Amino acid sequence: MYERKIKEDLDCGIVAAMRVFGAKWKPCIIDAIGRGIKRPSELHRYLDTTSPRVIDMQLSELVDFGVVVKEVSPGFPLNVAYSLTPLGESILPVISALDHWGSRHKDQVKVLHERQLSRNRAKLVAG
Amino acid sequence: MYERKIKEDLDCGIVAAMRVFGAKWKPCIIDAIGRGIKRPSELHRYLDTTSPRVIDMQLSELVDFGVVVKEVSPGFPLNVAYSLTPLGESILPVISALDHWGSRHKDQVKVLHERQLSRNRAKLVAG
DNA sequence: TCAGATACCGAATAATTTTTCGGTATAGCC
DNA sequence: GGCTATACCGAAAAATTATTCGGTATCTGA
Repeated sequence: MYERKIKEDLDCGIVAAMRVFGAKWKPCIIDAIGRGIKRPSELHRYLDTTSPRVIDMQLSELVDFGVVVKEVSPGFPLNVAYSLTPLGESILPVISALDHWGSRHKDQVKVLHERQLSRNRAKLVAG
Repeated sequence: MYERKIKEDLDCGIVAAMRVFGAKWKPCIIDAIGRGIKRPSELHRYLDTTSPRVIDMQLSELVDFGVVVKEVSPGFPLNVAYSLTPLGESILPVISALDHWGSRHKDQVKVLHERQLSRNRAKLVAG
């Protein structure tokens, strides 16, 4: 929850899209909900490399942006579930494109990632 | 140029893709180069809501990741041009998907963006 | 030689995002 | 009442990313 000091050009489609689901974990959260993982505790377990707090925060931002809706059923234990709105559903193909690209190139990405790390380490030592 | 302290799960396609072109301006830069805007000074002018320094830095990261290549032609004035590699070309459809989604929904995004800003302002006043 | 254009880069700072930590609340079960 | 599970939230800290500022270097034509 921060108020941006820097204006973004939301007339640019790319910028607008990144504004809605360009955060570190938002695509993963939307993807997970799209796969039927809907309860907060399930999401916390499913995205176990992410702190639960971020998931909660980003979920509430996604609610603000009309990407997901929160439904509370009376029951035990407290039963909360998030679902995609039509707007959220419309993002799925885009995330799917991201996912396919990443899956297709992940080996290359891993190598280049390591290479960049070494380069930075070398720079740090040299500097 | 920072060494990440937090590991990312690059086996997740989404995470891998975001690693390569998930930064604030990278999709715009890749898109611009794809549209034929290739020289640094042109890019600086084209992406005029972005500081030239970020463009330079992100360009060099894109070079590191094999997304673009830098070509220097002897000539005047110093003639540098960046082009997409095959890997870079393969990202274009994904960015295009982002762009289409954003263009289709940008009016809604603008409204929701403003609404979120007001909400945050109200929170700040209340808190 | 000097101005002007191009292309960079380093370092400090500012802005933003992510994480950690610890707290609240509700409900059921023993 | 103590214990567990679920679901949150605030505030501070840490990590990351973006921006500003000022510098270097090359070339060319005036």
